Amino acid sequence: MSKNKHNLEESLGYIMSRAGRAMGTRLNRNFTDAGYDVTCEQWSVLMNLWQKNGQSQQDLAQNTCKDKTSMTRLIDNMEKHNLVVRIPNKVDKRQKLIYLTKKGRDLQARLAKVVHKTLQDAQKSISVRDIELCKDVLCRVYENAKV
Amino acid sequence: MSKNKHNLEESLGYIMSRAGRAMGTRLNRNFTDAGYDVTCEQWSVLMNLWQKNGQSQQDLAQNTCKDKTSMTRLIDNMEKHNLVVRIPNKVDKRQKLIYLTKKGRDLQARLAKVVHKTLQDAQKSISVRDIELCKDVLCRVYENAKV
DNA sequence: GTATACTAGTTGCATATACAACCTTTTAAA
DNA sequence: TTTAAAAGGTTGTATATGCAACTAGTATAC
Repeated sequence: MSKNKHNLEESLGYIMSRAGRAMGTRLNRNFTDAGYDVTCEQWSVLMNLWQKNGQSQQDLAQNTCKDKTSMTRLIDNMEKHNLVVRIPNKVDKRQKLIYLTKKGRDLQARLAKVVHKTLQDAQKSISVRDIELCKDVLCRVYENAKV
Repeated sequence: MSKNKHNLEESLGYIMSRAGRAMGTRLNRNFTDAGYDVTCEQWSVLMNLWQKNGQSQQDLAQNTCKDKTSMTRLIDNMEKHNLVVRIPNKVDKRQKLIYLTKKGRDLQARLAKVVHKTLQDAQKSISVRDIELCKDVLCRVYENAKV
C-alpha cells in the first residue's frame, strides 16, 4: 500500500510534468522580463529552425513531439509575431515550409542568454553527472511514451 | 560552441517538457481507452483530494504548482463532470473547500490501474535506481524553479 | 475603530494542446 | 489509368495554463 502509494502519487509522470510546467513558466517570465515577446514553446520551434531552416510543419511537429494541429496554431502565432513565414513548397504542394524572418534569426543569441541563465538557476546545486543521467532517463521515457 | 549548443538545444527544460507532454498525452489516451472521461490534470487534483479531502483551491493550486486561475477552471471542469463539489467555508468566507463526490471517490482504484500500466510502459527497460535518481533531480529542479 | 494591507476566488485575455473531421495533394495498387 | 490509401495542413471543439485586474472577506496597524 505504501509502496503503491509512492508509485502513483509520487509517480514519474506527476513529478515530470510538475517540474516541466514550473520550468516553462519560469522561462516565459524570464523572456518577458528580458523584453522578449516570445514563449518557451515558440522558442522550441525557433531552436529547430536555427538548426535547419525551411522545415515543414509536420517535421517541426515530430521534432517537438506535438500534434500537427498544435503546430498549425503555434506557427499561426509565430507568423503573427513576425518570427517566421510560411512558404508553399513548389515540389510537394501539400507542404508549407517554415522559414525564419530576420527577427527570428536575430533572436538566437539573445534568447540563448536568457535560457542559459534560467537553466543555471534551475540546476543549482545539482551535479552535472546527475543532470546528464536525468536527461538520459527522460529521453528514454519520451521514446517509450511517444506516438 | 558545441558544448553551449548541447546545453541549450538539448537542455533539461526542453527534454523535460517534451517527455512530460508525451507522458500526459499517453495517459489521457489510456484514460479514454479505458472508458474514463478524466484528464491527467484532473487526475492530479483527484490524487491530492484522495490524500486529503476538503482542501481550498489555493491549497490545491500550490500542491500541483498551478496558478490559482488555472485551478479555478480545472475545478470548474471537474464540477461539470461531477467529480468534485465546491462547499463554502463557513469559518473563512473567502474560501471554497473542494470535496470529492461519490464518483470522484470511486475512481481512485480504477484510475490507479490505468496509471500503473502507463507508468510501466513508460519506464520499460529503465532501472529502478535510475528512475529514482531522475525523480530526485526533477524534484530539486522543481524546487529551484517554482514560485 | 477605522484605514490599510493581504488573501481567496473569479473574469478577461492570450497562448498552448490534442482529437475528430475535413480538403487537397501525392503515392501505391489494381 | 483509374482507384484507393496515405500524407500535409486547417478548422471546430474541449481542455489547460498564466498574467492582469477585479471583488469580497480577513488580518494588521495606527
